[in-house]
Amino acid sequence: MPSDQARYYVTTPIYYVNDVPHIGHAYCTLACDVLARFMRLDGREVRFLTGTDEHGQKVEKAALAAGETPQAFTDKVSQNFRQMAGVMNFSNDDFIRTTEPRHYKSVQALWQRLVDAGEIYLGSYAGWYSVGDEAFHTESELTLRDGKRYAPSGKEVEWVEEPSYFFKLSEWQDRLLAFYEANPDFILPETRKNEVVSFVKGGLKDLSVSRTTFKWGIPVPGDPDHIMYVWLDALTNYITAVGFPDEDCPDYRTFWPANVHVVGKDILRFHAVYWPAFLMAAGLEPPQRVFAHGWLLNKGEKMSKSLGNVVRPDDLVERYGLDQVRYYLLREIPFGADGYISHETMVTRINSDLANDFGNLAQRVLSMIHKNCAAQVPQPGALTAADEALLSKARALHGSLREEFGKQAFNRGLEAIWTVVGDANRYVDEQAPWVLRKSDPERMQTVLYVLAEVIRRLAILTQPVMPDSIGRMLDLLAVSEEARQFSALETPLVPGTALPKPEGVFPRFAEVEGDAA
RNA sequence: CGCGGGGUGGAGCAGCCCGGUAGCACGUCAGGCUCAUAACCUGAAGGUCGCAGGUUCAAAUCCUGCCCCCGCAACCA
Repeated sequence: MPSDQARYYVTTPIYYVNDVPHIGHAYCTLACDVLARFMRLDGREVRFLTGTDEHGQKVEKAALAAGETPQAFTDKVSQNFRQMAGVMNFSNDDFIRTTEPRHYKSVQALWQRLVDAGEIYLGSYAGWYSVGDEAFHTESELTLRDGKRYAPSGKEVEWVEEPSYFFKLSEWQDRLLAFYEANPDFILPETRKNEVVSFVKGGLKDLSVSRTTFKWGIPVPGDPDHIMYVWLDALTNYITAVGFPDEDCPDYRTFWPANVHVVGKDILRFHAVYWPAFLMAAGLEPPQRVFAHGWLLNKGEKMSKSLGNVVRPDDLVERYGLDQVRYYLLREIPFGADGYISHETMVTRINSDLANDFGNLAQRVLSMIHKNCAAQVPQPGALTAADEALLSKARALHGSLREEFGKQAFNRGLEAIWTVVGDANRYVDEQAPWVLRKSDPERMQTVLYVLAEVIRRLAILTQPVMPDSIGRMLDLLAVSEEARQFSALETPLVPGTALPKPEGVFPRFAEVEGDAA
């Protein structure tokens, strides 16, 4: 499907600006960050977008409650999400806000395209509306008590009828199904795809795409009493950021359609049904993929404000370390599935995978080189079958990672890397360079060279997940900045290159008294 | 008949779509090594793969029925 392998456009959802950033937001953006970093290192031109969704009645109310204008309010709170990007070391190229002029222009242009195409009509929306919930409810959801109707939340509903513009979603059912059929990887993981397909097969109703009950949003062109439906507004951010409505601009031509929209499973329907329908109706290309990830469960419970068990990214980073958290989240949980996070599993990953396996591998090898090879990259002799076997496993990783990361299977990719880490540790024991030091120093040099090479490759490929720590590991191998691109994987270490004194990159996590929780 | 996810050695998972020696890592026990971050390597114990039927030469894997757990109001990735 992708006609060019040279570019990569990845997006996070735009986060609702009212929310306090929590680990779930960070998790989603982290996945995108790793994809972006991986693709950049792999030589592709990357655009990585995140941002905030700032319109809607709730924001309007929150601003009012804070005694501020909605604009001033969102200017302030959108900073929370920018700060999260800093804390988590995210490498987004752009940060879009739906209140920006470029976005107004884009959304109104998209609307006009839909109107011109005859996809939008004016009708009226009627139903039971709960002011407290800000939502319409179907008759079947309501309970009747004392002659009054109540929403599932217990709030009273009233019959509301208002004019509204509608998008002819009902006419897109067959074309959407045909699109899913023709693009089997459009929705991942597969179980989510099945859900969406069965939803669409169940029939689609026209979608109300404007509201007249509040003002904080993007007005409908030519009918400013109507504010656009927040999802039409929000989804459009993905094309705004690459220059829409100027379809001829370099950004748009290069980056649209996006390679992947990463979203939470709760908003999959908007991205996998409404969004491609809007785009196709406007004569634009739909994105290539929507990937729905799962929830992080705090010790088995859903995180929520009301339960008070929301985990803040800053807290985790402070306690365990940034790269440790980045690694843990992507290694521990298959992306796409719900997963538990806990102190115990975090410590296990940090100590077993990072400190004992990878960190210690680097440390034991680099220490031997430092002490026995005059702190220089050793000079290899002829390679044995065992040497070649290990090296070829390391060489195969680039391809494996392209495949696994290409389908957002981060845990699989990391698993593949750690398999080679294990192979390398076994190789150290089998070759016993500490014995060779006395019996066959030249062979020892070869063994240590092979190991240094393998570590170099492992490190280069692990950069997207743990940029800082792995950067330090590459410093220890004296690998220059340019030589950290994947294109330099086949450029081996140069014997005789001076190496700095090694120091541990991944410290063990020491349990502090009373800190277990 | 509401929907979805799940039940695999001690906690956690993979395998199930494309049936054919039950795998991973953690923990435990024993041994080895001593280069290294009390790390590394080897071996062992430990599972009737929720239950009951069915299909098959063969089922964790396909089919049927049943049991149990979790989520499905809202904030929210």
